[in-house]
Amino acid sequence: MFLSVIVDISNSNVDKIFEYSTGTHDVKKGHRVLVPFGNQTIEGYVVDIKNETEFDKEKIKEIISVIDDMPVITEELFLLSHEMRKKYNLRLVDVLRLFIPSQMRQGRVKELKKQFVSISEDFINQDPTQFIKSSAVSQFEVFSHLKKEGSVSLTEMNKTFSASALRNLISRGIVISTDKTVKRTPYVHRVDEAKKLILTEEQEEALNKIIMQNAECRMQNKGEENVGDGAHAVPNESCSMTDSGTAWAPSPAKSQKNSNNNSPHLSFASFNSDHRASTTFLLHGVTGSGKTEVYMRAISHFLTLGKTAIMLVPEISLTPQVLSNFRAIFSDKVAILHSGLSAGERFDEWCRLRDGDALVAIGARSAIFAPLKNLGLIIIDEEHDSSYISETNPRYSTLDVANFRAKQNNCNLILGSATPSIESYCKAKQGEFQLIKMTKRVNERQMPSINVVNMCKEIYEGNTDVFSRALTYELNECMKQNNQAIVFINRRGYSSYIMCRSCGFVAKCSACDVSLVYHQEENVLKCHYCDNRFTNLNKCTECSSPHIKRGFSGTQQIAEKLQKMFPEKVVLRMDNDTTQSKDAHEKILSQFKKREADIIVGTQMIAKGHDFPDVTLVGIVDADMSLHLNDFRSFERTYQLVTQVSGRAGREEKVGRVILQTYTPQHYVYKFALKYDYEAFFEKEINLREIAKFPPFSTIMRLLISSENETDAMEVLKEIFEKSKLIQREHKFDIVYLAAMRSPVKRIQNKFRMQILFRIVSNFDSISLKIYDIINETKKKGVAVFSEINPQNLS
DNA sequence: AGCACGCCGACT
DNA sequence: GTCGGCGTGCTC
Repeated sequence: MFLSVIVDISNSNVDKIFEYSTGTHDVKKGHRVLVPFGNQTIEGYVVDIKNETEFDKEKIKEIISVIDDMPVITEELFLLSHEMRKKYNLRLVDVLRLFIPSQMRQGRVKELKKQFVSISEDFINQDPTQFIKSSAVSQFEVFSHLKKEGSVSLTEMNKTFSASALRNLISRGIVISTDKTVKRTPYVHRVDEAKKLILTEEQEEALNKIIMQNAECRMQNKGEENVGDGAHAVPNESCSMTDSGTAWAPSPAKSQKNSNNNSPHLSFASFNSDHRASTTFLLHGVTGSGKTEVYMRAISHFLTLGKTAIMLVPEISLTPQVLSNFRAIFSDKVAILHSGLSAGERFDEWCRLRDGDALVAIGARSAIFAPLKNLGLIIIDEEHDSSYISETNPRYSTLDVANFRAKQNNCNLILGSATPSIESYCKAKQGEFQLIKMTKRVNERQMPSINVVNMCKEIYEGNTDVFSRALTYELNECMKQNNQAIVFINRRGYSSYIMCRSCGFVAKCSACDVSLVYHQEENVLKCHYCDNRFTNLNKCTECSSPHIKRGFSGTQQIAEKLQKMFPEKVVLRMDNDTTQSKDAHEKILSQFKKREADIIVGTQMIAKGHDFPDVTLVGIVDADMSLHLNDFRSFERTYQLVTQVSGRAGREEKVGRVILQTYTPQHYVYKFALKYDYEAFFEKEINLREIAKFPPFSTIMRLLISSENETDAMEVLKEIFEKSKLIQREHKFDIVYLAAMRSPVKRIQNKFRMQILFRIVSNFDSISLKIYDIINETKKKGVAVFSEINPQNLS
């Protein structure tokens, strides 16, 4: 038998199949194996098993050993890996690595074994006086305790009983010790009381739609489905993120010459069924409309059908909170997956999902790869959140992946948001997604009233402070009444830049083309792109003038000001700088929630889904911040941010207030945001997108070229651009925009950055493959080329 | 990723 | 003469 193996080395030179012979080893597809590779030994993924090989049999080596006791990659995930490779031009290893906890590689984690002791069967029903001397009191204690408890861990025993007595009993075979694997469970203490909530009419309706849809599907699929057979969820659906039906080409472009060896070992040819059993719902529910409750009920429903579920939340800070809600309902059937866990915890949670001990996976982006079989439901909460787009190494869109897995499993997908992305909402309007609306907050809470303050007018009338008179007044009132306030400023640090008043010099990072941000706490200038630190300037480095001007206020400065305004109140700060340590997110949030603080100042991370019942005031210091980024999504972002932050204020008896400070109060983003009129905002925005041919009316492809050597980067840029123009000539009507330029941030970490942008309105799949061919054949040492589809930020 | 192989400069 | 620079190519 021969094995097709992908070696665990992330390098395009070895991103192809190597073949080994099985020897006497018992190997299955999906196993990891240890193989000799050149003169080293490395781990590899078995992607196929076959009886014959095209490769020179003389040269084939035998695998050294099998790493896992069972396959770690399921058939479904293999299919997914090929789709992802094709769609995003990724290396197969990079994708496979997403599927298992990173610490599992190179044997860095294994199951935790603990010693347990129990009474031997031969002695359990005997009278202990037969074999324990009456003087050995501790031995009697140990015996009776074990008889009562059965099996107890050694560490537990040693806490209360004599170790020597136990040792004696073990040595005589009366007590036997065994190794048991114990699961390391993260946040064990986090379990909420199961609250039996009564659903609102809207929640009930939403839930019914989701469940009914499934019932209809089951009718259609009668006889085909294999519910309950969790052992293997056999994909039986037409499914493709791009175009399916074609055999997958092993490696784009360059490796064509090797294609005999790497011959297609998987084919999509057999998947041509035409019914759709998987439905995507867009749950558009205002902040506080109780989406989580709907999610939980829906998951419950699918669990009773013998299925499993994945629930994604945008950031780590949210998972513990969601987890405790879920534990209350699903107890130990829930597993959590995110980067904040320890290696052991992560591994164990992953194993529980793989082994079917846990049926619900909760986590951030990467939890979409949870090793669950027989998925019934995938939920993406806060669907619009940019963290669902991976912007490093294997770049992918979680929505694409979710879509694929949903189709594979005939499972439903719920996208939830109070402020859906324009793209998703458009699909819902066109009927591709089923739209479910929840327009009321639970308990009939009112949406907080938003008061837009014109900051130009403030300055005109003599107030140059960062806080408008309205915000100052409301803050005072709020504090006087002993309520809590949230102050939102989407800029961390103390001041955004420092500039010399005499000569206009602005301090910049030595490695990046960005201005430095002053951080008062450490009294340093920080680069927010590479984290380099520089000593603060007392005088200009250019002209020695001592007149240094500070730029816009950031979280540090705002927090400092508030502390001065309210010396007796507790002011917290939550931004990238205060949340570096492991559980910092949770700490700050729970401190605020428990009313140990009165004001919280933060960046967008405070806007995300947290529920603070005693907050009656939200101040948005500078709403325009995200409005003027030269990005087609900047209006959408601003609308989402304003709405999400505002949603944090107010509850039943206290009406929430939002003070929104802006220099462009007439902008339609604010006009619609203050009325909470998403629909109107969408109509306005979608028109602009259509006219300019931005997504969803096109797909943006961005090629990012970076190198420490500017000339090299420029050369590659030119070469790719010239070839791109040829493609554009071929696809006149498909490619509506093509341009090459320096990236807005010209240099990061000493690397010069340039980019090529495409806007493609049709035939994306075939064009992207042509673009990838160009990238893959245009190689130059020291120059990296990445491609991104609909990138979230264009810096 | 590693490592060998190979072809040019400066030294015991 | 040789030691060693890293450019190129290969690993089933």
